[in-house]
Amino acid sequence: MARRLNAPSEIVARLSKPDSLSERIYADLRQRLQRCEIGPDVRLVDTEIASAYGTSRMPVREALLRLANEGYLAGTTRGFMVPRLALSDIRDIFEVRRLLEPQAAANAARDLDEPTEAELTAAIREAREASRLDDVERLIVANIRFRAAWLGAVRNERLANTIARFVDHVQTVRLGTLRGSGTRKVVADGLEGLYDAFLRRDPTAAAKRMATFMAAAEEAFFSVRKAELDREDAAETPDSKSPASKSPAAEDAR
Amino acid sequence: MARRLNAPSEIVARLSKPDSLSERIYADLRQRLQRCEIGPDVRLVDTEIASAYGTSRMPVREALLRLANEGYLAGTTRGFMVPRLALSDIRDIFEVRRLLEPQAAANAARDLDEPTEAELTAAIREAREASRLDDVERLIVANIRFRAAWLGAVRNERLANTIARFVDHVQTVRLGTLRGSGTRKVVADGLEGLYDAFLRRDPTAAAKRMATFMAAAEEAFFSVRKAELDREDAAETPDSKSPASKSPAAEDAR
DNA sequence: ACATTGGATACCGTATACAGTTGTGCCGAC
DNA sequence: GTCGGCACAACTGTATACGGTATCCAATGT
Repeated sequence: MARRLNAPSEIVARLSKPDSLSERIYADLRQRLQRCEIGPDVRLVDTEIASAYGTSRMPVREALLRLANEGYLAGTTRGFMVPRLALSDIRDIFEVRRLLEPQAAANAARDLDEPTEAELTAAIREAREASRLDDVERLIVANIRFRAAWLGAVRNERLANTIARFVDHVQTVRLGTLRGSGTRKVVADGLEGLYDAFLRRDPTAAAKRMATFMAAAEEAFFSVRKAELDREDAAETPDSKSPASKSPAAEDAR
Repeated sequence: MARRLNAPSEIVARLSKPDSLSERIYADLRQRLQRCEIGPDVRLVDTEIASAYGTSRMPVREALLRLANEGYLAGTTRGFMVPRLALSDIRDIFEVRRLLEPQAAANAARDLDEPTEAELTAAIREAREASRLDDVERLIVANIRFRAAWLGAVRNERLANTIARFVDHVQTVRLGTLRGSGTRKVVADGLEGLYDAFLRRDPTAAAKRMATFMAAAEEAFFSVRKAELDREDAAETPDSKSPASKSPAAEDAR
């Protein structure tokens, strides 16, 4: 049932940094996970990935274990997979994010420096353009870029990292949301509000904007994800022997 | 300068679970770190630990990497050490804890079940006894037990785990605090207040108690830690060649 | 006395090898 | 035709081995 990781053409080319092998493989895999290039129902097996990278199992194994430890992957007895989050998981993640992100945004607004502001401006411009053209992919990229920018301004690295990780974990459903419904407007408006607060260096406003933004996002995520699950259940129950080609629809949601 | 991990008598005896070797070593090392049995200025080298456990380097290496990844250890070019936290680090950790723990306490108060309540009662009894006898060690143990109990009642595992990790990271200075000044009273009172709120299943009260408790704890931690750093600086500057036996005093603080 | 350089060493990262375990597909029995 | 083994293949976890590199020490020169 579970597909295999289709052999990446020239991954090796992407390995560039002078860090250790494990590090580079970890970074590469994480990036692909962040961008949802891997998706559920894909079994990650160290031996395969190792041969794909042209290395031995060990660095890959370390990278996979680390990713699993950080919640990006779920380890099974037979390889790793990206975890299929239950509704309760998403609720849990959002609970933490709700607690952390408003304060983080406030801090960012307080400590914002020039280059970060420039980056935010660039990101918001992208978002506007994408919104105008109704280009979802670009909106997603802009959204990620915007977040990366203000998170980078958060001095408390532990706070920033914790947030980043939790955001990554809901990335899949996040993408689905943006693609799916008319929540794009919500996102676009939310970004504008945040951008405004950041520009004014107004921590209180930033926190408030973030809080409302997150509430809206959570709303949207839940409705979309719920619909997905319902669809899956509906597809599962009547004919469980339905061929793999027709499976969960998460297939093309990649 | 940096000491070595003194060969543990029969660590192997403590390895009991039927999990994988890496797992058990990880758990054992983490426990020792939580209890500050390892302390800074101790270099952890995989080969040594491996021979101590009677295994090869690999499981130890994995355990150490994992601990480092989770912030329990800092990797250097020459083995791992428990990180000496700067004041800014402590501030950062407390900022996150301030954001998370009140809500977590509220959740715990909401979802508290019978066995957990019993455990809380047992812990608070221990704390009272320790407080009466002025037995710092027991107070510390009771404190840890109390926290473990209510954290166990938090249904949101991600939230609970995140908190647990950050708490562990300040464990060292935490112990120093309790040992040092008259902050024991603060802790004892804080525990009582929390216990009361938990018993009444009052989320709001629990959150409030936790917030004030944390504020007090942070206060205390900072004064103590600051004093420590001052002392270190004072000891460092005049005679940097001071013998190892007289060093930072973190020595016997174990 | 102190700085510099060379070598020895300790340790890390990666590779290869081996053993144990678990899923899986095949075959035979009912 | 279905169910129960049975053997094989796949994958994980651990061990051993090897090469590279950073650190330490000592010897030499200034």
